[in-house]
Amino acid sequence: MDQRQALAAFGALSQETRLHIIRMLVVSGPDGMAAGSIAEKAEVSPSNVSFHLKELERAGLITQQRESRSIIYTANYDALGGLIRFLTEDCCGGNAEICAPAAAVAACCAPATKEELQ
Amino acid sequence: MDQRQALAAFGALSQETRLHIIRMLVVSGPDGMAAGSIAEKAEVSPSNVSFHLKELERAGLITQQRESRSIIYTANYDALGGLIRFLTEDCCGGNAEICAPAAAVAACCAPATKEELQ
DNA sequence: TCAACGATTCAAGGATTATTGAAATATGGA
DNA sequence: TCCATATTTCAATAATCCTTGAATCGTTGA
Repeated sequence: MDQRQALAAFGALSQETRLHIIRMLVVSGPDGMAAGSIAEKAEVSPSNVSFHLKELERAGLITQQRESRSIIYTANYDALGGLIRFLTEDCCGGNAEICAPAAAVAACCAPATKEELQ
Repeated sequence: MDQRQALAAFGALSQETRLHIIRMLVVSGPDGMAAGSIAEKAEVSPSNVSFHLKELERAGLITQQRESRSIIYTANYDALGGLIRFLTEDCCGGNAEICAPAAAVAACCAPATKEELQ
């Protein structure tokens, strides 16, 4: 994740509807969600959800895949992890104080990393 | 850091000049930088830097403090850590795959956390 | 083939954000 | 007090983003 991608990702996440969509897609996991379901749950019009989905895809945060009549959207875990990484490395450039609490949060939901550290 | 603050922070970081400013302020640490120095280093006009500084302050990512004629801006480490935390917790809501790599990055610049985990 | 479904695209409008330069404010020193 | 410095504020313009509804596209089943 370079700066260009990070800027796009920050922009994508700075809009309420899109942040909502990302949260839903992260929760729904690899199965993803159809555009229509997203629109329904987020309570926005089909064309509006389509606009925001395109924006999120342009930022690399989600991917799409047609499944019969539906188009299924899925969160791009690598991109989201990459964004956290960008923010963390950028902010931690010599300043452990910023990311120490963040590391604690990240560590508690990533047991594999705990083992690596011991 | 609630969603409202996170949205503002993402918006603030989605602009090239502002991301540049944040990076400079994080590096410069608690001493911060005067508005003029920021403008000079970022190669933007005084009034433009003022606009962006106000935006960053509105998002809670920086604080200001007058020092004689200058106004010194400082990165708000808590807010930056809070944003990483928001992103991490939000994305990790049941999905360790996303934040495992992020945790590794965060851990390597926060030795204190390593000890806590052992 | 035709109708229905799920979704996108397009154009228009409104709203927000960014840039610029000129004017204003605050501070410190002669 | 007056001037210079450091910075902000303001108004105007340009650029970008968001929303809406109508039209379009691809897929499936009758």
